Amino acid sequence: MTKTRKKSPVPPGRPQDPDKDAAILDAAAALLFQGGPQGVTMEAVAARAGVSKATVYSRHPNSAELIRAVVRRQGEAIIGHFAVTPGSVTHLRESLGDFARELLVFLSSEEHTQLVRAVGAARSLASDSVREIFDNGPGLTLSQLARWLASAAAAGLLDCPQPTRSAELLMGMLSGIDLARALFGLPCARQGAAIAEHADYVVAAFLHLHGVAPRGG
Amino acid sequence: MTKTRKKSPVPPGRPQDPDKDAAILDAAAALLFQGGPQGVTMEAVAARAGVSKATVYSRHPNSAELIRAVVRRQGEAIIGHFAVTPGSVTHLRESLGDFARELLVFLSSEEHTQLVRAVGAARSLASDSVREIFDNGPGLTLSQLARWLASAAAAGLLDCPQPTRSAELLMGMLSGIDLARALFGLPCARQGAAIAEHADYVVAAFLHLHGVAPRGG
DNA sequence: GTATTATTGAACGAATCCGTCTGATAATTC
DNA sequence: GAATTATCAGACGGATTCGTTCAATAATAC
Repeated sequence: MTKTRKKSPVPPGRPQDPDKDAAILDAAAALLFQGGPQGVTMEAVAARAGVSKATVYSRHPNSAELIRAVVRRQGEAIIGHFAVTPGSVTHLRESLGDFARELLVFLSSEEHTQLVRAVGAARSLASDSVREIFDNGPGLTLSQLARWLASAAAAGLLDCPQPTRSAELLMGMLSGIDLARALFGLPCARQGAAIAEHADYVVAAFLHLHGVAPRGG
Repeated sequence: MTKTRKKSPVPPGRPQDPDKDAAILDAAAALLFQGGPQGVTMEAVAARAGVSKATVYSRHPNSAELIRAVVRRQGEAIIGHFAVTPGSVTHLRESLGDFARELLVFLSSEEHTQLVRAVGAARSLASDSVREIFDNGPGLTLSQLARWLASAAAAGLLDCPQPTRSAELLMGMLSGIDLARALFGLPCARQGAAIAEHADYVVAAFLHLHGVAPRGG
């Protein structure tokens, strides 16, 4: 009498083990980063995940789909991190500083390193997923930052006639050489305290470029 | 009587056809960009190059070495293009403008796109070559630009207490979002006339940041 | 308990690619 | 001409991977 709806929320039989889902994706990701797409064979994935090959096939119809799933999962992590906009428009320097630090921390994180590897290794196999990751990652960050700058300019806090270009300059100055380093599989040049220092330096330069007096002015 | 030296400069027998060398590398590159490392099988390369499989093996001992050769060749193109330093230190704006335009043109070139693809696809197979490309490419550009800025600052033409950081800012502002786009396999946002316009804009901003009065001042 | 589904471990045929080899022809030096 | 080397087209054994299948076992709902 309690549950007479069409779709029973709990199907009968043994449920799928969600731990194995994650284990399979972890194993496939590790193999992908280490040996490229050809390293991620179904047998190797199964062995590394401590799982039967049939179980892998029960989740992913073939290795190409498995790799796409890895790229997709790696991309979801970016959406929460990279697509970050500054806070209140009234505290200009503080908001931009927070944004800059957050961006640089993510840029130097292991998550980002793995994302770059995954994208590079699987671009030809998952071009649609890769495009989606860009749109929800760097692309979204850029447009949101540009909109934020436009509203700040409208409030008279900033001289910013070309918000999108300014957003590009800010993001470009922040990443500096580190994006190129990531592209080539090298770790970020800046670590730890140098990140915050660089963020402050860039924000100061950015504000100076846009007609805002130095701190305390 | 003419040639009695140790090494005869012309060995007997049929000489290797240099056209086939290029054809093999072209075919391997195309397959690598299109289908990733697993797409570049010796048979597919031979077929695409219009060459016998034995000929491929006569040049490259196995597919991994062939892929490394592709990466290496693609990287050599960068050395002449990317590692470009500004000219005379006395014509500050003009030299930086030339540098900026040249960098942006290369960034949006097909050569650069293919290099990024090759590096991403084969990073795990040719990590040493990739490192070498970075050192002779973006890394060298950065250090040369920093040294140039230092000498310009020593000549009193520029206020630049941290040449390396300034070089990073300039290169970062120039690439803007386009390096991220290249990383994700997307074409550059700027094309044609917009390239020169962006170069001028960035150079003006850079000079403003470093205490140089606007054009004509 | 029974029914149902997940998972295992292992095996299977099919396909693919590797790297080598052969026998023939082409291009070059002498 | 003879000798030498490059190239071709194709075949070969061996290895690997794919994706499927099977019977047996485990976990859950009823």
